[in-house]
Amino acid sequence: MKQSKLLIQTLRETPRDADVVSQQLMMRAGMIQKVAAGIYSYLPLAYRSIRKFEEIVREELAKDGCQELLMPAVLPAELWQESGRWKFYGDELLRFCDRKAKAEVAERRAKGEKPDEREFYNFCLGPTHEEVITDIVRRNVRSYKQLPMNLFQIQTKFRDERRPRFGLMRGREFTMKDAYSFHVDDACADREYWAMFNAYKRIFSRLGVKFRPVEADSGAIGGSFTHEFHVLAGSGEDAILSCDACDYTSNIEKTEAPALPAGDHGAAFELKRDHFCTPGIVGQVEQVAAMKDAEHDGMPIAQTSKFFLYRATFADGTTKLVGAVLRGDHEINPVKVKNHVGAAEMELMPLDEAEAFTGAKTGFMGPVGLKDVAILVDRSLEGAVNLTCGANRSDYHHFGLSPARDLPGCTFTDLRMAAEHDTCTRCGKGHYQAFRGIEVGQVFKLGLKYSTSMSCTFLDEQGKENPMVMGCYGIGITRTVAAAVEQNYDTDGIIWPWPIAPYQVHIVCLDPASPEVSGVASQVEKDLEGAGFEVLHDDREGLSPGAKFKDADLLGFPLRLTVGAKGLKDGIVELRDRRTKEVVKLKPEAAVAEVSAARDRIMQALETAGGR
RNA sequence: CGGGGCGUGGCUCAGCCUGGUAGAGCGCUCGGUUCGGGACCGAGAGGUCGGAGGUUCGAAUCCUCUCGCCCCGACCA
Repeated sequence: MKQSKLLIQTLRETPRDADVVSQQLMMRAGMIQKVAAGIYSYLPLAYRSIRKFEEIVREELAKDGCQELLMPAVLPAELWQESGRWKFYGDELLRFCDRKAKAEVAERRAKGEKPDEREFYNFCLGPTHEEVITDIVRRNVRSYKQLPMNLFQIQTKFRDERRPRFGLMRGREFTMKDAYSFHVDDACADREYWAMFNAYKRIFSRLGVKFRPVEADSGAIGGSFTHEFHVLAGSGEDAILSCDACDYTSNIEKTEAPALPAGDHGAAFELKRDHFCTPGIVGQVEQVAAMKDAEHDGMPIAQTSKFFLYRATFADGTTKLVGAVLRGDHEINPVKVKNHVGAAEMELMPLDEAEAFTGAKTGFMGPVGLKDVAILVDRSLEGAVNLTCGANRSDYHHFGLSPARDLPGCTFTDLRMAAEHDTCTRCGKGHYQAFRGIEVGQVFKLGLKYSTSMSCTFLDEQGKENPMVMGCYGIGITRTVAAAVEQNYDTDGIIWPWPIAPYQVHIVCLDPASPEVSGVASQVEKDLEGAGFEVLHDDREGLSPGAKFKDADLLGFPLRLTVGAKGLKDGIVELRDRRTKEVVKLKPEAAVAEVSAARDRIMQALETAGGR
């Protein structure tokens, strides 16, 4: 491919609204262009990378017998109403009406009514496709003989994110591979889960990025388990903790925190109500210094406690107040609170309501004496005595709190956010190490959620009707490509992993006006393409060598082959590795052999760079 | 949703406070000199100053409204 004919415009300066590396570099390299917030065009180079990654995904899924199909992006409201998600999905589901519904709205208006157009929305853009696939399967699969079945598509999704950002990493429109499997029983679904888990490991290993499968929160669906696949990158939005001794790796939302021994705070004494007067002292660290009495000049932070009031909403619409008590220096993990009570939704009680409920200003609320609140206490406080806590009276704290004694009916459980260096709860030996990750894939056991709500059933060997057990498995295609860039770049530009590089070899012709030089460059291009390599030939005239090198570095193909009059005087061209910057001088006729050798070397290095 | 910022040729930005002929650099076109890490000279093309309304003799500039985009936050009780 001749670069002079390629649709590309590289930018010397970083576009103002690009804030993460992958977005900056891909925009500067002329690979993507923003069309609206969170919506991008993929220009030819980016699209080559995307398609290459799609092919890797297809090849690996084919090994597990998955079948590819394609569902529509525009989905009817009825299916979503049937699963119940039309109501629950919220504003991320972009809804609208077709002409028929619009006509009805217009008719109502003509009659003088004032219809709310939202009531007439009858379509949405698909953010995920459980409903559609379940509908397909229930209409086409009746017998256990047809199961198990795993169906997938690679398709454009739309999620109307509250706040799109980070270019391709959190767009509103994006390409996703979503697979759904259907089974006669749990055991079979579990086998498929691990088959997909292993397929994902193969996929991301082939890509050549550092990644980790990570245990994750499965949310309110319950009972099931799930892994996320994260590409490790400092700019990742997710925090991951990984044991340095065993395999336990999890999203910090999920990571089990070890129960720490209760501190030695002396013999337990009575709860001394309103003991400390600490006017205006709200922060935990400030309390430590401000809690003074005849015997104490300040308080160890591990002897203070903190309190959070949540309102939990359950699937049946009922609500309940939940209070969580933690040691002063610990951080709460709201996901653990939510899962412990089994809530569908949980929000921190709005401050004004909480103040009215407890009768104290922020900073002075506490768990003692609250009515109709389920009290949860972090297990690191089991057995603790002589703690301080808010008095539910502004400017005062109690002293001498013993949760087990003073909070009758409370439950001790794991509530806190695990932290780096905590002892691993799985092996008990290692310690957690912290990473940042970009979530690029997820495997999820769905169970019966959709098959029961949408009556997706099969007849078993006894002729009895059963709901199918389902699993779903996603990979963010465009996000993964961006994540690969996020992990592979330097100050000069992108360093594409070979398997998804838009082109593998960049021939830079320094003297395109010279028939001799451009002739050699074109011959090498032909030779390499003949040998199966993907080549971009920078044949642009009138550019200085420096400008061409800068562009080549920015585009970041793995190998650059420089063809210039200076080298050809000695009969040589130069092959340069983008990552190592090593240069090999060779005769033009040796290009295929040298490029093949370099390819083998690069692929070898990839294999050792992958995740575990 | 709350808070903040920004909208001026394709890109990065100046001009706005203090109203008076729309600018620079990069990119693009043409001509010439260059040519191994973003060369130089000359000549050009290209802009409803996000949009609407208002104030004014006169608005990119002042006022009002609006749209778009970006950032931060939405857990320390």
